[in-house]
Formats: sequence, C-alpha cells, structure tokens
Amino acid sequence: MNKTLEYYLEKYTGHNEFRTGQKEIITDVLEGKSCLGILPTGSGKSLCYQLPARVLNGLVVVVSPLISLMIDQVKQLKAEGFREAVALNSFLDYTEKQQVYHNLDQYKLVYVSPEMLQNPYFLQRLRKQSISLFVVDEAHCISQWGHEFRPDYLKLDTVIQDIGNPPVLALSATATPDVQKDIIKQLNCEQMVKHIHPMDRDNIAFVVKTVESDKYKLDYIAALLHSYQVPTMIYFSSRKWTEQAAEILRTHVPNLRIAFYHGGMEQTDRILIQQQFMNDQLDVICCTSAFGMGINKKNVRLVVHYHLPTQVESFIQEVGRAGRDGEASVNLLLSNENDQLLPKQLIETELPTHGQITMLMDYLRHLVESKELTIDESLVSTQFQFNETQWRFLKYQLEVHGMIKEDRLVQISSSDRKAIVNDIHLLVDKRKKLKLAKLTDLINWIHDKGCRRERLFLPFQEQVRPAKFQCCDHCGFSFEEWNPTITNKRITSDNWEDMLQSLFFQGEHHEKQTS
DNA sequence: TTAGGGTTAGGGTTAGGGTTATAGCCGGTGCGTTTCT
Repeated sequence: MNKTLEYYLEKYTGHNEFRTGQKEIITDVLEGKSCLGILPTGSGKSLCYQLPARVLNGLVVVVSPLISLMIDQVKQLKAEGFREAVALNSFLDYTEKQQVYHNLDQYKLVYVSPEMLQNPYFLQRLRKQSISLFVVDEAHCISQWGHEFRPDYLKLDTVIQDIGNPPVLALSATATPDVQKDIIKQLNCEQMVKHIHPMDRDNIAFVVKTVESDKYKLDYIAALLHSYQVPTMIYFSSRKWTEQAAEILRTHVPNLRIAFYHGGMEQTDRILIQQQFMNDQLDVICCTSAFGMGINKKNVRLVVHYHLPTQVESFIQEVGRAGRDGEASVNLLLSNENDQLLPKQLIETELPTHGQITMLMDYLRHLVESKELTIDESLVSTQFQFNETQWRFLKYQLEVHGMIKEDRLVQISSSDRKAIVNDIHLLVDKRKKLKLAKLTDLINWIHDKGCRRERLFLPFQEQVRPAKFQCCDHCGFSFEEWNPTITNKRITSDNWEDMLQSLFFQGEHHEKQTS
C-alpha cells in the first residue's frame, strides 16, 4: 500500500481528516493486528472496518446484533456507491440466501448475526473464502447478552478459529473494564491491542429525585414535560408500563406527541415510531431497553429512568442517548425504596433454579437410558417451566459440557453427570451473584452523597472531565437554571426541493460520517 | 334483472356485574426457523 490513509479517506468518504481514534485502529487493522476499540458514540466506529474492507483483499465479516443495524449500514454504503456489501439474515428468502452463499467471493463486506454464524452450510462457504478481518460490532453484547440471552455470542471464538483465525476487531461505545476483559476472554484474543477512549459525557447533568411511591413518578414527569417541551426518552422495565404511562402522560400534557415502544410490538409499528421520533414528529417516547441501540438522534435533551436498569452498564448506555449534539442535556432518575424489586425479579427469572436443573438432568438420564437421544425442546420447556432464556442457557451449558452434540444427547457416566450438575449449579450461583452485585452498585450510586458524574464514571476510567454545563444535583444542579436548546426540525420551507429533501431522509437515523 | 335493504338464526366475542380469595411487584433485551450445495 503506497497511498496514505488520508488518500483513501478522501477517496471513499470525501472527508479529509480522521476523527478521534479512527486512524490508530485502521492502521493496526491494516497491519493485521487484532484490536479492541472503545470509541464514543458518533465518532465513526464503522469507518474502522469499512475503510479496511475497501483497501484489503478478501472478505470482512461483521457480526451485528440487530438486523435493522445491518440493513441501515448496507443501505448507507450502497448510497455511497459501495455495492460489495450485503446483510445476510432471516429477512432474505431462501433463494436470496443461496445467492449470497454462492457469490460470497464477490463481496468485500458481509454483515451477519451471531446466530447465522452457527449455520453449518454458511460456515462451510465461509471457510472457502479468504477472510481479511472479523469484526464484532457493539461488542459489549458478548458480555451483556452472551452469557444468558444470546449464547451464540459466546461461540464466536470457535467460529474465528474455524474460519482460519483472521485478525479480530471488537468495537463498542460503552464497555467498562470488566466488559472489556470479558470481550477479550470470550473471543479468546489475549493479544488484542486496546484503543480505549473515555465514555463520560460532559454535557449531561445527572439528577436523582426520590419519591414516596411509584404513582408520584408520573406526576413529576408530567410537571417536567409541562415546563420543558424537548425531545425526551423515558425508560421503563415493563412493556405494560410503557403503554400505560404513554396514555396517562397524553392526558396530562395533551399538546405533546407521546408514543410508546417495546419489543412486543409489531415490526412495522416499531419502525414507524422510531422514524417519527428520529424526525421530531414525536416529542416523548415511553420505552423499554429495546429502544436504543442504533438510534442516533442528536437532540434528545432529557432521558428519564422511571425504572432502574439491572446494571450500571445499561444505565450508562441509556443515559448516553441524551445530548449527542453536545448541548446541555439532563438525565433524571426517579427513585423510591422499592426500586430493586423489578430488576431483582428480572435477574432471578433469567437463570434456571437448582430444582429445575436437577429435574432436567434426571429426565435426560432417563431419556438416554431408554435410548432416546433426541430432545423435544418444547416439551422440555413446558414440563420444567423454562422460559426461552433459561432453556437456551442450559442447552448451551450442556453443549459446553459435552452432554449435547449436534442437538443429540451423548451417553455419559453417572459420576460425570453429577459433576456437570454441580458445575452448572455453581455457575448459576456465580452469575446471579455477579448480576446482583452490579445492581447493588447502581443502587449504591443512587444513595451516594458524592458528585454523581464522578461516582458514575470514575470506577471505569482514570479521569472524569468537569461538566461543560451543570453537573448534578449534588453539585448544585437545578431545573430552574436549565435552558435547553430547541433544535426540533420541521418542514418550514415553501420550496418544494427542501420539502422533498426532508421527506427523502425520513427515517435515516445514521450520521453521514458514521460510515 | 339487479342492487340494496331488511329479517332471522347461529356462533363468537366482549363488557360488566357479582362473588370469593388473597396478595401486595407479576418483569426486559433478538436471532433463527426452508436445503443437500
């Protein structure tokens, strides 16, 4: 490569300067080094693999957690004139998938889900390609989702090995040192070069408001929305509550456009609500944690937590959706003494109980003894009352321990079986303890008397920048002194070209340079 | 002759009232699912 990186940047994106962190990562990647890149949101993380994809020979595989993210990225790349990118997922029908499988060598960039990387046929095709780089986008998902919710995230190390150990690039905006360590461990990439940038946000003020009971929370929010009609996100931990709260707030503040959003909604409704919020056609979203990843709205001024997330990591991610344009923004957490009940319940139901595990293992022994080696998964789930996550967690553990291979039971000795039951019991206890400790960290932060910004970020980075505007309720923040900038865009022009332009970009929720 | 209104019977759904038992909170995040290359 004789040309400078700046030459390629200019050639492919039209920009003449790299943003913070990009150049170092791209340089390492082009030299074949594996990297962990923690870059703030909006710093253009995707350029770190999209530029190498154009320069390097061979295929770049990008693991992405959401189909909507893959589709957005491919759409944007095609709009920039890069046609050798494709998103491979269940949105494609059989023939389309076959097309991609058979023409893999014609692409430079393929986006896939971790689940898709368990498809034996796809893996077989992938092995025949020369893979120049293996990317894990939103890499914190490995740590936050992999252990229980989406175990295929923990199988990526095997995939990497299987396709010939290409260099690995793991990217995330918010990964605490614990999560960073976990990412490196799970990917089995001890030699990763770290490019860690601080994740504190100097334009967000932190406020905790303690109320006597939950019913005062909505009153407080309604009063706040009366005074501040700014783009607002309100986080709940229950789908039902997002709907009820939206309804109640609509009657309290009828001049605001308020909607709800959660994972149980129809796909088309989700897309519609998301796009309306992006385009300032909605003012307030009552949502669960389903609303967030990949949403890059710049002018969110207020993020409210009605319920408590289960861990500080999620809290930081959700808080970070405010003030992406750098303007003064506020995070408000509404608290009362029952805060921990709901997150505790969520942690409990994520993992199976000892009793369930023991009964399942007895049942499996019985199956093997009667020479029945296939498992009827839906029967098992109903019989032992596993939810989806619990069963997936257990199935993965049984695979790890060699009791299930290629969906079939394996005959093992009874002493081995006892050891495995014991192992899984210990693991469940360890995971629950870890998760409860993370919840306790967050609850301690609520009751801490120190500076909120410092106490939130200092455990994760060496220094916390001083607040650009107001800091927090412990450093003298008051809503009276908060004058949020209003930037809601509307179609105001009479010019048909402007109107067409804004219509065209409805629903585009990526920045131009994220690339 | 046809369009459109009215009637009727039968099946299914929902709202609302009455009764009884008992808990208080009842829960989040998404991918894949087809084929013999």
